[in-house]
Amino acid sequence: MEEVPKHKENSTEELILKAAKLVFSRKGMAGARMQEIADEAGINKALLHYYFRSKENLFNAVFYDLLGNIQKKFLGILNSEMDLFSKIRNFFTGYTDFLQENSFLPGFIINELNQDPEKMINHFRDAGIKPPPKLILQIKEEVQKGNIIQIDPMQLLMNMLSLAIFPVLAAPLLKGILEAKEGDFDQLMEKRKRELPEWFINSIMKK
Amino acid sequence: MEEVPKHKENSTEELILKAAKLVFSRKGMAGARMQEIADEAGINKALLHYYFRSKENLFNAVFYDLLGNIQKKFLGILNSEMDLFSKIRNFFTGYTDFLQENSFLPGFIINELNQDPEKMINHFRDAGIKPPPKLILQIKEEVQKGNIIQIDPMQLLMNMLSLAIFPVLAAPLLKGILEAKEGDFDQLMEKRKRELPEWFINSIMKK
DNA sequence: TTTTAGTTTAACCAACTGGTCAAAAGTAAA
DNA sequence: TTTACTTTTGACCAGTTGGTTAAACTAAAA
Repeated sequence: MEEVPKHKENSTEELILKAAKLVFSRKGMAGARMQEIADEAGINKALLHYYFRSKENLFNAVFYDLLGNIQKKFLGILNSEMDLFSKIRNFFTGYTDFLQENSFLPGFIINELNQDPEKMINHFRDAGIKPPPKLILQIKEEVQKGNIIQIDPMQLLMNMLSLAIFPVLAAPLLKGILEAKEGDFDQLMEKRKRELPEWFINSIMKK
Repeated sequence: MEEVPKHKENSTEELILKAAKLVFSRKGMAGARMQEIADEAGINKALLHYYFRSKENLFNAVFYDLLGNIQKKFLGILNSEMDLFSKIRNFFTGYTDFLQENSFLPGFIINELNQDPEKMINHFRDAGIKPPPKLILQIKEEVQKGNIIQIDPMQLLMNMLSLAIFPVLAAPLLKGILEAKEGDFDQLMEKRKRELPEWFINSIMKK
């Protein structure tokens, strides 16, 4: 019997996970070094193996933590009871915020996806991440009602994901390439967050 | 004085580059093993170092080769003399084809981008890759003429890139997640190639 | 045939990597 | 203080990695 539900504020385990998240996302599974993670956490390397038996274990712990975040934030909105347009607005703003706070996440996933696609797919399956049925249904309904243009729900979903995720994914590069010509990239992204949802909703409305 | 302009059809050097391209794109710089590249090329590991002095050299050779392809294909279309709408259509179909043939490329770039953003940005700068001025100008003109909606050229460009690149980038994952529900993913992508340009053009036309 | 230059190989090496272990240091109840 | 335990550490190890080297092979030139 334990007294408190385990308050893991700044426990060593949390320190390690935080450091690992940082290093894994910068260097990927293959490029990350256990020593670097230990340094980042300010502890001994052997302690990593005391808490998480192997590098792969540590990696999985980090990864599942991140998948949980996606699950909560991403599918939370898309499966909610909101009407379609509010949902789309909420998705773009909420998801953009979430991605900017975890800007390493998409690159991290793409990185590992290249190394072992099957493994990554299974991880997503295990986490129960799938096309949100509620959203798919809503799109079909709105198409049938004639409120939005004739469009395959899956294509619409892919468009939403593309428009929201890619800019964050390629941000460092876009920043380097565009910033010379255009002013501040962050400002560009702020403007995007405001204008993108309205443009997108407009693009699927019937004329 | 050499007789022929160096016909490097199946020379050892070409064999190595081809093998390296394959392995680097699967595993990334850090994950790739010189031995694996040698095996893939069917040669001895020492021979790699005979042709390309180091792993980094080999990596750069592969990378510049790929950047050249992007430069030719991507900026070739966007900087051409075509009118805006033809250009957009050409971009989506041509770029999608190109990406599907080189489906490892985006992931490869994102991967290395995470490891060392500055390095990647400089590579792109050196290769002269930048927002295509011709396209930017055309968009501004069409906005002014009132032919398309009020939109920042840079946002429009980002939308185009997002919609074209992301699905290829995430293809293995989308395939695994969507395929269970929807039929063939490749069929979905074929449909996308046909419908995306028209939907996109429609989305920027004035109502 | 001999020479010469470029190509290919097996064997080797120093540095690094994930992982282990026994012992030390901390902790809290008895 | 003693005991029993968890946490933390430095030293170490076996396997792997990028890279080297000297010798063998190849074929055209002399």
